[in-house]
Amino acid sequence: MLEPVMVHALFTRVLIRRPDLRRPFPPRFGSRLTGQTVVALTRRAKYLLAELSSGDTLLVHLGMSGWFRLERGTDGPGAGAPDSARHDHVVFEMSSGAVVTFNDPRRFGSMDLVPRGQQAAHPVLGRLGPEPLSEGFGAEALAGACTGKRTSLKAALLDQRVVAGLGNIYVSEALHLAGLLPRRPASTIATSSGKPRPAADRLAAAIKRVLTLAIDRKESPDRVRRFRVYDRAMQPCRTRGCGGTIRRVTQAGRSTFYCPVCQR
DNA sequence: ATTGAGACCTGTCGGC
DNA sequence: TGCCGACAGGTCTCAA
Repeated sequence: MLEPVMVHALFTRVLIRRPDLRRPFPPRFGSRLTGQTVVALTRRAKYLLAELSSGDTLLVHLGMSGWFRLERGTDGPGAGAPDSARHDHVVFEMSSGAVVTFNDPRRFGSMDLVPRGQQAAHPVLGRLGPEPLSEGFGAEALAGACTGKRTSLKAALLDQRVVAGLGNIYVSEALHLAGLLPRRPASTIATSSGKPRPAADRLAAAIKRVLTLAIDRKESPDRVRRFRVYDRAMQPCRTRGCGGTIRRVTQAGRSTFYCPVCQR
């Protein structure tokens, strides 16, 4: 949706309506964007990347509540709900005539500018693990990343260096589909005698399946969320013939949901 | 170095 | 009806 109005267009004006989001904006943020053409728009993990003609890359994280609103010039800001304009933090006016507004009530989002050629050195970007739906991610990569890890499977999957892009909800979902307990040490699925264990196979496959389903669902007309375990404490497990009851525990300050019967 | 807990922020929800 | 505290999420910082 942003691609048609941003790629090959340039920033004619950038309005920054507060000093920061989750973090301060980079120095001279607006002036470094203004006049630059967007060469390409891509995604890496939970980040949106806009490659600029200057060689810099605009890095955007939507956090929890961030989103872009697209308007076609003329109709001024805040058209519609006057209430939400309160959280319009950044406005991009593009040469295509589009006005792209970043709105984020909780301000967990962030924006940064990565200089030309510095991506690999970026403290976050440079250390991200493989994309879960890519060829580069599978049982082998997962088992390898878990080797020697003393932490839990839950924490390991949440670690963006192990696999990039999983959040709290889909970690619970994937572990349930794979039949693995969240508290189980990550090292128990690690590579053993040169080969990944069966558990790593199941978990890698489960991650791919859960994400694919989530994407399909987002694109389908009925947007019914139907989680396997997330937010289903005290409700029956949906695994065929299981009969277990979903439990909720806290790990690393985050809720984890699992079935004590079919997850080992 | 690795790991875990706390902080950040605000809309929503349950309880009184 | 209205108020208030608890809670949710993804990093990042700090400390063990």
